[in-house]
Order: sequence, then structure tokens, then C-alpha cells
Amino acid sequence: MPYDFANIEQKWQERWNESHCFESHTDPSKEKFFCLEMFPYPSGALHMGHIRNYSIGDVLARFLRKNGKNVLYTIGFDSFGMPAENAAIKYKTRPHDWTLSNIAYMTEQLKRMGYSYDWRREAITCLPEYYKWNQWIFLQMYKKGIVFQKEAPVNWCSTCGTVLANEQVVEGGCWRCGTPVTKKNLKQWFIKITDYAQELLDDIEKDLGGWPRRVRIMQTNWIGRSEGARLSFKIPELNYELEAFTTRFDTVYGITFIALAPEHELVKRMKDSMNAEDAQKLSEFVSLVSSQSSIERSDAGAEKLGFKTPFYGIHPVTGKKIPIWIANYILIDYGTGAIMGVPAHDQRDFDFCRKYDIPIIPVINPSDGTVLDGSTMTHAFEEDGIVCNSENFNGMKTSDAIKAMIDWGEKENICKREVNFKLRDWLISRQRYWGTPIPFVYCDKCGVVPVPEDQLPVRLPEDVEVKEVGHSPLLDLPEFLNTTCPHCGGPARREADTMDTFFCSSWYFDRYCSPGDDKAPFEKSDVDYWMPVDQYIGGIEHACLHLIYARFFAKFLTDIGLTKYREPFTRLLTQGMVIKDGAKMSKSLGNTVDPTEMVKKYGADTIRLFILFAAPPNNDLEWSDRNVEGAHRFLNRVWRYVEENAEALKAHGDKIIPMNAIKDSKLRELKRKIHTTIRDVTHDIYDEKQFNTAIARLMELVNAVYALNDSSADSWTLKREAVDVLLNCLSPFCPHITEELWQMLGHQNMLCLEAWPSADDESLVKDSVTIVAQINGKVRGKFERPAGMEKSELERSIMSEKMIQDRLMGHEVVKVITVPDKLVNIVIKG
RNA sequence: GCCGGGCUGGUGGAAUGGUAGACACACGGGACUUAAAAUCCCGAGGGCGUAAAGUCCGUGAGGGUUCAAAUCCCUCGUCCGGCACCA
Repeated sequence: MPYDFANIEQKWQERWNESHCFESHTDPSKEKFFCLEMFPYPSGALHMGHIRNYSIGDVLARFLRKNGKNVLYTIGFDSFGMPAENAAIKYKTRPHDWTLSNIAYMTEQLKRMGYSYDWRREAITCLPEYYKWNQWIFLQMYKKGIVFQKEAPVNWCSTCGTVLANEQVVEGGCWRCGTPVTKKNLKQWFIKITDYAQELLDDIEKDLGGWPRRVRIMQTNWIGRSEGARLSFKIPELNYELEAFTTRFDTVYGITFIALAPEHELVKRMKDSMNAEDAQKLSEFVSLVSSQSSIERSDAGAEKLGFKTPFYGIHPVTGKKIPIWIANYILIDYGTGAIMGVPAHDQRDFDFCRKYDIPIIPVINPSDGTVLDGSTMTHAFEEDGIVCNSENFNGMKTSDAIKAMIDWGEKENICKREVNFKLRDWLISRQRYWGTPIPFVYCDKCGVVPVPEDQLPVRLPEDVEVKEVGHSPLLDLPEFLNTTCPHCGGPARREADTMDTFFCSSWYFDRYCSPGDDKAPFEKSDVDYWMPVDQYIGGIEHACLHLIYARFFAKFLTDIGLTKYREPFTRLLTQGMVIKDGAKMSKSLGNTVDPTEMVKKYGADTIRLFILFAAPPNNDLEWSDRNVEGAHRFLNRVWRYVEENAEALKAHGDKIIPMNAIKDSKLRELKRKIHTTIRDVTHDIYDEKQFNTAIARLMELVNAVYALNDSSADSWTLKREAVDVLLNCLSPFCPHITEELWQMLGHQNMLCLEAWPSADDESLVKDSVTIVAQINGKVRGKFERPAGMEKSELERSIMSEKMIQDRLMGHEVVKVITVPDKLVNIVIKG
């Protein structure tokens, strides 16, 4: 008869709830541990990826609690966002209702899994008591001068009907729906995350040692620092000084053209100074380029298009006239939106020049003595080499030349050292309804005016009908739009755009520290105590999104004195995907497994055990119904042993026999097994976060207990010790069944409050060890020897074994390597 | 193209310089049973060998360092991931 998991799990969930045992309190006298999981979007139901994420977190939270830490562990819902609007249209409901009912359902699912959350701390971002503080923080950023509006070509997704931040464009498409992103000129709200680019970069090295290397590299690439110089070209005809950024100032003598992005401000000036016919051609070129999607335009393999203007810039070093082109491959938002074209040493410029027949002048030759010829080169020479065709600098090595030439250029006022970042300012506006209203109003008299803090929150009207994708119902709500100017009291209009939902998720962990605070986003003393997060767990897909934004928030909040930590997440664990039939589980592939059904069939403990045992957390995990059965079978095996032997085990629970009082070798072996299990499981959970091997050790302990067929009193006492340790160590993984069996054995206290066992050194000592005998590195025999034998004695003892003697016959022993308690390797000749 | 991470039995995976394959799944055998399921026990990398003994091979391929390499180094293959016209 399999154990009755349904009733047992419900029983213990009720007990935990009634006893408030997972509620934590700010208490500086205790050592804290903040265990955080990426909170879910309430899409309707939990999927296996969530179950995996939260099962990992719960093991750590329960383990650390048992180890005396004051653990903060809770959950919330990242509940603003577009799917609610789409669902509202599809199901003829309101985003608000759809979202809250999803939250209710998913909360039930989470509770059914037995996660040890402090539910009082839950944060739901779509409620005014949360998003009020989004608005408040946004205003603090505005006060600090890092929030601004600008009109710029921004990423536009036509399917979602909204703009996107740079981080939300994946391979030229929208991160949610994949629609190719186009550029659109719009006036939008931005946050100057670029002010923090250097610090975001520096702190990766300095403080993120507890993060996977992969994520650190991804962020480093994303921030994309490059060092170089800024130089300028005078354009006498237009009375303009055109600036360009380069990382290769050493190739400055190789400039044969200048290229501008079609969006560059100079383009308009040029048109004004051109004859009507040419100006018309230029306009046509610019609109051709702007009609290209960002994939067509900015993919590495995309065709380069150019337009030759009648203007020239003056080379800052040689004074020569350099023709100015407009080219589709120049990006307006990197550097200055203009480049010095050096076709001999830049493949893009090379391709462009070959196409438009622009001269190519090599100024670096390969170190092997080859002399390049611009007319016959087949590709750009981008490696380091020796400078040529560059007057005084000829003969220098590239690495020296870059430095020397910039030094010289700075002295001569030709260039200026500069650092550029790939990271762009964070575009925060969204043309959506279901998000945090941006707390600004537009007044004809006073302009753009922030909503005063005492008037927050700017409430999002909930009783609306979303009619079509991409059209915010706020635009049809005069009672929302029409307001009075906080400045002059005259009529004004509210900002109808809402915030990127990544704003909500950039500080929710601070809110967890001070739930329900209505005076501030959080209480400083709470956050000072709990933050930073000691262990963060979530998917790798947020490496360059949420994890950058949240780091930026941390630095900003510290700068305005609200917090004192500069990095929010000390350690990060990125769990792999849950795979079925070789592909990521997804609705569109129809290969999902419903957690609720699985829990109904096997119980939460089984699902948790399976998902933690099947693979180490950072690997992808292949779903296997058979292995779920296997996990279930193991729990039944544990249950059966304890239940069938409950009387004997109970009768022997009043003492622990120390190792030195045990004579029988089988019993000594079990005693040792108990303590090596404690040692290894502790190490695997805390140091390695390798739960699959921790569970394997517990399975071994169960096998060892089953294997001991000895009904002496000492044997039962030991088996009782083994079972107590087993239940305690298994409880973070499978909390319900272990509580029930713990109680069955007569324990009064709840197991979740019981201290983690500690391994007793004396019980870890081995009586005898297997010594591997090798000859020339090959295993030739294994011999039992007492542990701790002295090196020379061990060597003598193994060498004198008949089997070894036979093999040494007729050979010369060259040398013997002995590793105490492990092996003897005899090196022979002949 | 650049950067990073993998590659170990039929399968998921152990082992981070010292007995390769822990633990589990699947499989085979046995016990129990009228039978089956469940359970308990046993076996198992591959080759040669009836078997035992033995012996050889074996961690993507090849080379190197070492008494000793899945583990360290070099070259290559392959798969996955990230970035990619960022001047």
C-alpha cells in the first residue's frame, strides 16, 4: 500500500501555516540569509520551470533555517505586462480580473507544493500599494537628473504596438513575439543607466564572484566598453565640425572617406545646402534606409548602402579633403553617429569601398614583412602589425602606435581620449495600458510637470475595456487623461504611457523586506538588515535584462541614501530548462507536463524529489515519467521501513551509542555511514548546490539500513539514529513525508524546526581501507589494510604480497609511490 | 566571425590528479505468489575466454606533461548558448 501522500501533505501544510513557523522578522542579533527566487509572471498556471526554480530555493531556505539562520524567503507576482491585455481581448474580461484570478490559482499551486514562504511578505506589483512606489522612485530619479525625455529613433514592435528597450530586442526581433523591430521616431522617457556603465562593469569583477562566469561575461559584453579617441573633421562649406569616435587612431592616416548615419543631424543641414534635385535624391536614400527593419539594416551580413554627398571634411592630421558619405551601416546611437572610414583595416569599410570604388590606403603592414597594396587587397587587415604610410609613426608596432599617436594627437589638439559603451539608456515608456502610469502631466503653460509625491499613486483605472491590440484604453478615458496642472492649477493632460515592467522587478526584493509599508517603498532598517540577497535563483534568460536593471537600481538607491548595498545579489544560481522529448517544454510544442496533475498523482514530495534528483540545478533537466515513478518508489521505501519497524525504532530512540562503544564491524560501518552521509549531504547542499548527489547519499543510507539484518538492541539503536538522520536530512527536499514519519517515531517537535544534524568526527574514522596496488600505473590488486598505516610500512606490506612479488619477479623496481590510505604504485623496468 | 560552456555505459548522471561509471532509470536473474502486480535480494562498460582466473581496450579524436589524466596543457572535431556592421 503506497503511503497516503494527499492527506499527509495537506495535514502538514496546515500545521506549518497555523504555527507561523516560516515567518521571519528583522533581528540584527541573528545571522540572516535572504533566499530569493525570480518571482513569476501570473500567466495562468505554474509550469515545471517554476517548480524547479522554487524547489531549489525551498531546499536552501529549509536547510539554512535548520542551520540557525534567520531566513527571509517569500514570493510575489510580477503582474503588470502585456499578456493580460491580450487575454482581456480574447476572453472579454479586464486585465485586472484576469491577473488577480491567475494569481489566486497560482498561489494555490505554490501552497500545494509545500514551499516554506513567509506569505505575509508577498508583493504583487499591479496593486497600487506597490506601483505607487514605482512612481515615487521614478520621481526620485527625475530629481536626480537621470530621467529625461527625448525624441529619438526607438525600437518599435508593431505586433505589440509599443516601443522596446534595447535589451528587449533579441536578434532584431521583439523578445516576446519575435516580430522584426523597426525604428520609429518618438518622444519617449529614458533613464540614464549609462551614467552607471563603468560602475556596472567594474563591479562585475569586484563583487560578482558568486555569479556564474557565463552571466558575468554576458553582462560584460552587453555593457561593451571600448577605449579610443574622438577626433573631428572641419567642413568649411557647412561651417560645421563633425566628430567621430575610433578605437584605431593608429590608422588615422588611412582615412579615405567619412560616413554618417542617415539620422545624423548634419544630414538635414546638407539637404538645405544642396540643389533641389540632389536634396531629393538624398531624401529618397534616407527614407529607403529608414524603411529597413533593424535586421535588414544591422545584421552583419546585410548589404551596405551608401550615398555620396557633395561635401568634404578636412583630415585633422594631413589636411586633405575627405569625401563624406551617408551609409546604412552607421548607427546613430553609437559613438557620434559618424565614422572615419579606414577601408584597409576595417572589413565593413573595406566592403563599402569596394562596392563604391573608394580608394584604399594601407597604413599597417603584417609583421611578417608582407607589404599590402590597396588596389589588390582582398579583405581588410585587422590584426596588429607595423605602421606605414604614416609619416613620423612609420615602423611602430600597432600596440605602441595606438598609445603614441593618441598622446601626440591630444598634445596637438587633434583628438581626445574617450571611452564608449554599447549599453544604451533605458527606454522606459510603453504604449500600453496594463502597467505603472508614468507620474507626469503635460500643461500648456508649464510644460512637463511631475506629479507631486503626496498625490501618488497615479491610479491606473481598472474598470476598462481593452478593445484592440496596441491601443491603450487610457487614451479613451477623459477622466484619467484630463487633470489639473500641479503647478498652475490650469487644465493639463496626463501622460498615457506606462512603465516598462522591468521597473517593477528591479526592487521587489527590497519590498519583501518591508511588506505593506505605506510611508516609503521600504524601511531602511529592514533593508539594511536583509539585503543584499544571499542566494538568488532563476533563469539565465534575464542575464542582460532584469539582472542589469536590478543592479542599476541598487546603485541608484544607494546614491540617494535609501540603501547601503551596491550589489543586490551576492550569489546567483541559474537553473537549466525543463526539457521533454528533446525540446523545452512549451504550450506551442504541446510537450508540457502539468504540475497540478503530477502532484495529484504522486504528491508534492515526489515531484520535488524527482526534479532535484534528475540533474544538477544548472543542467537542463529531461522530464521522465519513469524517473518520477522511481522517486515515488524511493519515498515508499522510506515510508515502509519506518512504518513496519516503528515499534522497534521507537523503543530505541532514547540514546546514541558512540563509535568507540561499538565492536561489531557491520554496526561500525553503519555508524560511519550515518555520519559520512551528514557530512556529504551538508557539503552538497550548501557548498556545491548539487542536490542530485545529496539525494544519492540519502538513498545509500536507506540501502544501508535495509541491508543490516541484525536485531540486537545496539543494532536498533543505530538504525534509529540512521532513520532520524535520514528524515532530518531528507526533509528540505521532501518536507511532508518526513514530518509525518518524524512524528510517527514519537518526536514532539516539528521536523522543520529541528536543528540540522552534525557529523561526529570520531564516527567518520575508517577502521580499514582498500589499498590499490598499481604496477606502472595499472591496477594489479586491491588489499585491505588498517587505516592510518605509516607510509614505509604500507609500502613494505603491499610489496610483500605474493601476487605483487610474482609480478615483480625478474624486474628492477625503479621507484615506488605511496599515498597513505589510498595506493601504492610500483614503477618497474625490464 | 568573436566569446563562453559541454561531449563519460542502453539512459539521467557520479568522480576536479590517485580503484572511471556512485546513485537512479531501463534491462536480466532469483525469492515471495496459484499467477500477476507490488516488494525484497542479486547481476551488469566493451572485447577475447564455457566459466572462473586472467588479459586487453575504454571518459568526442589526436598529441603532450606525470609514477599516475575524465580531471592539467596543445591541436582538431562536434553540439549548445551568448554577442555580432558597436567604428
